[in-house]
Amino acid sequence: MKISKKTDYALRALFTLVQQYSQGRPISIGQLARRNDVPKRFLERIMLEMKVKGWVTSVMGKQGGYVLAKSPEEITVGQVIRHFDGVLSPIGCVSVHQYERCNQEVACRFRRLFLEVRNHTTGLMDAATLARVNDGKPVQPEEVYSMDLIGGAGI
Amino acid sequence: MKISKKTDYALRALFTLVQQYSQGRPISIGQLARRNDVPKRFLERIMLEMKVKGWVTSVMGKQGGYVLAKSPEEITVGQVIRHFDGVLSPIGCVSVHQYERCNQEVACRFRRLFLEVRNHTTGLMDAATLARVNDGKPVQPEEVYSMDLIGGAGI
DNA sequence: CTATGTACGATTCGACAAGTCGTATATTAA
DNA sequence: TTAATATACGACTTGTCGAATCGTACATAG
Repeated sequence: MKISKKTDYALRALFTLVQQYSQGRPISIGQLARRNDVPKRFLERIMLEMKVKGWVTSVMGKQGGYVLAKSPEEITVGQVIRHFDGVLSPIGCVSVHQYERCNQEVACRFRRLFLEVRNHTTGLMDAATLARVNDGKPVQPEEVYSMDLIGGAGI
Repeated sequence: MKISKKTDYALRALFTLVQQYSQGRPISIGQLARRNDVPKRFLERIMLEMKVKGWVTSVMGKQGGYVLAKSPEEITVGQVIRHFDGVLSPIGCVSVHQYERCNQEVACRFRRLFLEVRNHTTGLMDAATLARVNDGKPVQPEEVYSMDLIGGAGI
């Protein structure tokens, strides 16, 4: 159920670019890697993918680096996850873009549950533009533990 | 973001056992495998794990098989996923049981988003007892496509 | 012309999902 | 008591994928 490191790293880099967006000056991979604690050569691959996607552009040569290619309102976290991790759905039989047929569907009971999870998750992820997320407050440590431990469920 | 086949298969088997629960007669792995379209030898492994967990019990010998060891109200889908897939959280830094520190936390913006997803997902999963899920209606094909295609987002 | 960048294919490395095999052990019906 | 039908369980296979590294080519500002 976890997102990949690649997605994680991509998002870190993107948010750094968002914060740099107003200045218009490119920021090098070396900087991006150091600031976000990401292996440089690995980030290189990731930035390349994002360039192909049209989310960032690069400036070559000395003083070069990367710049956001779209405004932060036009890129959503959902798009990023779908590109790097493939699917948002918890199970293939409730996926729209990567639907996998399952011959148990007619009688399947737990499918509805996963469908609800999928709907809520995609709703949040697709509404989460870089701009909107960047304007939010960071999470406080207590918040991570707040809800679940009461029910005893956790994770 | 997807659950594993193991979890999928485990749930299929569990719901079959739920439906058999009133009769009290064990059902063999062969039957379970055939009814749910799961490789028999693989299901064997899975049932064994669930036995250790205390969710099912086995009766050896001829006429033997598996029976639900608890009432369907006492087992949740959340428990099953956590056991086979490890975590429900989309990212380590918002997990209670498998928290992973990340030195970006103070400034991290997208953490809140994943926290919200986690809270909603665990809420649904932990409220989903086998009994409750089994009483629900199967999903209609249209429902899978209902929400997302309107927004153009999908998956 | 060199220091500092990105571009990009090839490759490694380990972990894990998914599944198979062989054989031991238990129980019951004939 | 034995054949048939079960589970028990460790060992093994196989393929895929995440995560990352390497080498080298190319671009450009100063």
